[in-house]
Amino acid sequence: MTTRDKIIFAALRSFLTIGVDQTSLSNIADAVNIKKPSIYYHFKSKEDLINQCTFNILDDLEHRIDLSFEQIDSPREQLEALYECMIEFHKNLSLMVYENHHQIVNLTSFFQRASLESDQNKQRIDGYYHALQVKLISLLSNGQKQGIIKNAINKEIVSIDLIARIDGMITLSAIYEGANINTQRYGLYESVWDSLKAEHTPKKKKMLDYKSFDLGRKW
Amino acid sequence: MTTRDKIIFAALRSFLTIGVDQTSLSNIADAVNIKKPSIYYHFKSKEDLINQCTFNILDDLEHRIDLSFEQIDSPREQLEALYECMIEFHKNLSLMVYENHHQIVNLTSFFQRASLESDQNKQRIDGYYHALQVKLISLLSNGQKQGIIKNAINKEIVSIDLIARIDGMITLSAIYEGANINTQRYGLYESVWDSLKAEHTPKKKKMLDYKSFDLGRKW
DNA sequence: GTCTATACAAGGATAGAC
DNA sequence: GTCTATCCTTGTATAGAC
Repeated sequence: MTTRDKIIFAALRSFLTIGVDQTSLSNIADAVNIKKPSIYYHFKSKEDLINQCTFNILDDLEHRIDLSFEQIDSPREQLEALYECMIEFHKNLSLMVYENHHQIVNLTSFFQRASLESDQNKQRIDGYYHALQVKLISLLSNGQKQGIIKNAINKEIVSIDLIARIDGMITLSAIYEGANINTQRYGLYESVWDSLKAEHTPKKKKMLDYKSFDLGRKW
Repeated sequence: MTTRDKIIFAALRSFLTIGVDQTSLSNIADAVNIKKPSIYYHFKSKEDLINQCTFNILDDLEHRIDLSFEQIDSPREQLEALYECMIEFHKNLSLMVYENHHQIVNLTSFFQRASLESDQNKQRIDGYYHALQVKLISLLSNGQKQGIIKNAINKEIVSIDLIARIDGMITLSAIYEGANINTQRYGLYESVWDSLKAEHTPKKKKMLDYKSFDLGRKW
């Protein structure tokens, strides 16, 4: 792991837990065991560091989403795989940045802060959501062709709604005790599919092979 | 308007636009046309000010939500009224804090930041969401009794989902160009109701009397 | 209740030695 | 590539006059 990578790792860790503005370059330097000015050898400024973190994380997330789409044909399972992928990504981030596992990171609020930092970030983040929406619209179309998703939907709005539901639930999990994406996601999937499926669709035969989870913790 | 109120107003305006951490007491003082130390006559510290803002805004929002519930019997219209109320609240905030109307404030990210500030805030925010969930569960139960909401739902998860959908869509509107709660909300209502309604429910007869909106702007 | 003056800490950033 | 030393700005907060 290069020093540069260590800095990005430490920065992200702090950005996602205590927030961008409460993260000082001194703290990052301490975490990496270097001195503050050394950061400036690798990054032009704090803004530069924030930008790199944003791009790093979005490139990774998009890549994983693409992979999860490729392996599956069925629209229903594709949608679940997408949600699983996003949740797993958040979960991995949470495990990475927190010592205990009872807290979930909130990428969305980081994205919002990053959007304010530079137009470059703003566009990158907008592009991420746009790509996601395009994927979902195509997924909905496929489902309609196969007759398993009802025709009477506004795909543009439903696709936004699908993003809002998963993003919203992850965010809620971070601030509301009653929400817990880790235990409630299967209920969410049922509920989501229920709102999309064509009437008289046969019930789903088998569950996806979800990884098992540690119990006794919130996240 | 007392000086105290002016300070809260100015603080909120800045908290919701550029963020809590990028708001300095000097800026707030300038906006209110007083000097920085005068703020300390009214508030013990910046943390105190953040707490007061949180409570102010949540008391107001909860009050409006209660009012919107009281006037209506039908679960479907009650749900729409709730969403309308939350959207209108955000819209009013947006008009208040921004000079132009193309941007939407994001309360959720403010809540997250406020949660980190003090346990007092954390509990207040959690309580807000809990009250909302309780209202929604009761709404769902009523709808089931009346035979217009299907029985095969997990009310606990669906109620969380309903909160996530509106909160998520408002948040998305703030960072993704393709999302616009102002123009897409009626589509959202349709989509939401569609996912709840018992099969063979007669179509809704009349629209609620929604206020008209200025066109040609995002928010 | 509001001010001036000021203390004190911490932030981002640069110069220049090694 | 990393360091020490340092600059400059800004932040929160307090003392004490009016």
